[in-house]
Amino acid sequence: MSSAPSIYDVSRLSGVSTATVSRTFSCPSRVKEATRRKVYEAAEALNYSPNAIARSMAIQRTDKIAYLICKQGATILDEFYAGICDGILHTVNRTDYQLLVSTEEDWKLSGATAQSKSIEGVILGGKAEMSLISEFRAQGIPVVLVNYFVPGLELPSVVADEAGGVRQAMEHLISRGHKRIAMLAGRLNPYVLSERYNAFVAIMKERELPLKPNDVKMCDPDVKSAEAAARELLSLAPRPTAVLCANDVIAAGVCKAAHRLGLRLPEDLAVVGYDDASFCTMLDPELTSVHIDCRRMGELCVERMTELLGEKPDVSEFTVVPTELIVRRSS
Amino acid sequence: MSSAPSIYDVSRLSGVSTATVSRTFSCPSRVKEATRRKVYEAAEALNYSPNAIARSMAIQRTDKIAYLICKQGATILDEFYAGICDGILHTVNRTDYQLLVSTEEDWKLSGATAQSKSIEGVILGGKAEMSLISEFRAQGIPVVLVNYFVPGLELPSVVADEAGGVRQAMEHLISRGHKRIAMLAGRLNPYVLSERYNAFVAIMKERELPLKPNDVKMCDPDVKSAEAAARELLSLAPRPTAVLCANDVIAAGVCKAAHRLGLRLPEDLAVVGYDDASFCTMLDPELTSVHIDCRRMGELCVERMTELLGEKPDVSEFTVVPTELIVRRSS
DNA sequence: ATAATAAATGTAAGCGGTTACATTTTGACG
DNA sequence: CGTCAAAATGTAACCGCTTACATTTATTAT
Repeated sequence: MSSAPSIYDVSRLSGVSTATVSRTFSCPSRVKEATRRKVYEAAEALNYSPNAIARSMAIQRTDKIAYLICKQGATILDEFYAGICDGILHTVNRTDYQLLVSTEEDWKLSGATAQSKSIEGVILGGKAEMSLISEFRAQGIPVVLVNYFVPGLELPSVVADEAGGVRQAMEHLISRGHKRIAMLAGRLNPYVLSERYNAFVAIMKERELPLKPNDVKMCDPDVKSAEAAARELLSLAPRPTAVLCANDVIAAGVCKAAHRLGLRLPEDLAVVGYDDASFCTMLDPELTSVHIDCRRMGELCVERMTELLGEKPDVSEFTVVPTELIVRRSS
Repeated sequence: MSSAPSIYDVSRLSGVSTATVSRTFSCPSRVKEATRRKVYEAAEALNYSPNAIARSMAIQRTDKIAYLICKQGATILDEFYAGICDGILHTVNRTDYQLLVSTEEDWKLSGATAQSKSIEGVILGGKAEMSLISEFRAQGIPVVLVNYFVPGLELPSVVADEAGGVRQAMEHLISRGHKRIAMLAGRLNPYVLSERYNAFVAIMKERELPLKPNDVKMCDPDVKSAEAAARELLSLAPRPTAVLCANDVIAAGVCKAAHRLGLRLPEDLAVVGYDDASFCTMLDPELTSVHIDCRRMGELCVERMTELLGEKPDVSEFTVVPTELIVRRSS
């Protein structure tokens, strides 16, 4: 198979210069209707399609951005960051942008740099290391954070309305008559954790509900740790009648612990998760959870990035995506 | 910020020709030790790193491959295909290859072609449409299938040992004394479904266990459908004592149905899932499932692809990844 | 009709590497 | 030393596209 046809072949066949062919494809309005048609015909006949590499070379831009998942041990398998990735991919796939996906860990291990990967902007998902952020900034590479925020850094961040989500969950529980509400917090990334935790405490205070130090427990975000922590939480006297969990995995742990202790959901204990992971509907009873539109977050990341990459002088620092409480059987 | 230093800058600073600089980076053994050192020094001083775009342009290769998820409505959020993606990414990120991720749907909608995206090879995950496969082949683009196989097409396929997995599950159930074993099959992709189904039937026959037509039911692969189908399965008389499910989501549906019917797991009913999704440990009781090493499958896809892209004349058609039964409380 | 202006097209020089081929340097050997 | 092959390096064309600038063609005003 001979090599692909170039702009030169089209030029010859259509009888116009290469410049005109180029214009026909990159800026059709600048060539006369009749000429344009001739070019299209020739291109069609030759099955020509512009060579993106050569184009990048000529215009000195790659339109390539990266999405790095910055979470200890997490990969694209992490449902939350995969959701964001989905949004990014979906948006990027319908533009001329290209996306490089990796993890912070792989990125550093492979010694990659924005330059070596021809990257023009980077979206960092989760708690990125400061050194990484600084490196990109030093190289003049625009950075967008998602699901994370660093005060004072003036970096655009796309985040979910954490406080709002907690409020929705709490109001739901309170409206169901719960007064002794505990929280099982996990070691999420510092920004997200503090938002959720602070909102919880603030609302308890605001509603003048009793909150003792032991009513909030911390655990690792895996089922085992959550289950163990939940056991302690549920052996408090008087026992909490509802538990707000920092995420769904933790909530699953609470459900298991409750089951072991012979507590019925939601009669004896109401459980609310956070993130609305896909497995919420697989649990029995199905888990009430705060839904986060990850895909939307991903889309917004790309929007912010294109703004940064475009002429827009400065981009708003915060982009907040609303949450929605999905009420199911567990509460 | 001025533009990045080019090979020309390094050439001047180090006092050698651009050709030598180029060789120093792409084939160090071809330049004398002393010269090499000079070049490295100059490069270091200028903070030079080769421009990948220009290189691609010159050598007429992009080293870029694509991974298309070919499953109705599925995205990178589908845990199984995300697992494969993880393996691919991991492998690709530590080579000079680049990866483009998309779905079959997005790919077609955006009118992308291998040429327009500068793709040199494509990995198709799941049941790809024949038209898509043909298109790539017509363009001389190497194709690797994963989790799918088309007889007679002579395309390298990376698949899990489905029959083996079913056997592991069945032997486990049989060793636990089960004789009335039902199967709840879902509309998976045709290759995978038939492998799992045929293996199930074969083993039942082989062990001379009773199998009536109604003992195998088909359902859509979502919890709701599975739960409904499971209800029917569990109302058969005599009732099956074990159910082999085509995947974990279906298994979750079975667990819910059993629970509603007041059946205890595993005493009254044993349930075995397939794929070993992350939520298996979140269910209560935890779900026994056939583990598939998706990441390994992804790695193997890249290996096959590099072989195809390299000189290797013909690549083995089948690459089979072993499965492992993870026994948990549900059986 | 003619000049002035706008629109369309053409010419050719890059973009930053690679590499065939030419030239110079090196080193082994008679 | 001189010869000659091998090794190292240099020269310059090329990869396929864009675009500044030059030139031609069309349009409008006078």
